[in-house]
Amino acid sequence: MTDQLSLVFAALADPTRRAILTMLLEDDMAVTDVAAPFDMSLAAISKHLGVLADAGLVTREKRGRVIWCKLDPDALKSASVWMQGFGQFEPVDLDAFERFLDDHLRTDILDDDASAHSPSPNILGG
Amino acid sequence: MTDQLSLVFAALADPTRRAILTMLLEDDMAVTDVAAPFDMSLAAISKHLGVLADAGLVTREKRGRVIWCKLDPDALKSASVWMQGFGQFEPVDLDAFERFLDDHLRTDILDDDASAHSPSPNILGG
DNA sequence: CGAAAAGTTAACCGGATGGTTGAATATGCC
DNA sequence: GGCATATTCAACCATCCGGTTAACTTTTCG
Repeated sequence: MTDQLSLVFAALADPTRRAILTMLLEDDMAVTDVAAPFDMSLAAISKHLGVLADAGLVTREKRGRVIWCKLDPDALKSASVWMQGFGQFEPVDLDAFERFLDDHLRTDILDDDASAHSPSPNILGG
Repeated sequence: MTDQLSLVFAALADPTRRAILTMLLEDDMAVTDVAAPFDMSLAAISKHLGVLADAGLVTREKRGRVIWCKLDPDALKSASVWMQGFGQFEPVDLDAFERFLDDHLRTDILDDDASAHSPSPNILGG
């Protein structure tokens, strides 16, 4: 199941991961803070974030000993585009989408300009 | 993973199933005909159709010894609504959606004039 | 330095998934 | 009746998934 679209839908097929995405819509968050509201181990959340990152829905950036998680628009766009292509029932305005996300993703937590459009996931030292 | 939305996304997370949905967009089809283009057993396709049906994306209706598969709008709508609620980036026009599907799904099983209003071909996921 | 904090990784477990083959159940047809 | 067609069901298998706990790395700080 290597194709990106399948990864995206599979990532969305879990309520915990959808909740994480919703949380990240508010703000970039550290892994520990992402995990806080959930009744499961930090390791489990770390795995969920890995799934989201593999799908391209989230990127992680290490700063000090904290890893900051942020939404990445690209993958969601691909799912959106598929839905559009499928049913033609969603008049997706991709420009509006970009604008919305730029608006939402412009955060003060990571004010590096490198975060502007770095599609590279897995910056984790590995 | 009982919630409907998870079932829908999980169902969409497979290229074979997305291809099936795309095929069904053209026309209602018998299980055997759905299976024809795929290089896998009929039983496997039957299972896929079961997954799609559990997700509410497809309904099956027996007529004689043939089971006709057709798209069902409701589940897709739920996924669409979630995306809308999530990102607010898709101005989903549900009425247009309904109209589109009514148009597409109104084809009586043996009524083949759905080609009148040609929908643009769409991208197979995967 | 040494301990605490932030995350990942590894090993493990039970249950779901995606596929197979073969038998079973309806239904249609001669 | 009897056979072919259409489809599911059942058993089985390998793999993946979501969770756990324990160990490990990296970074911060007294």
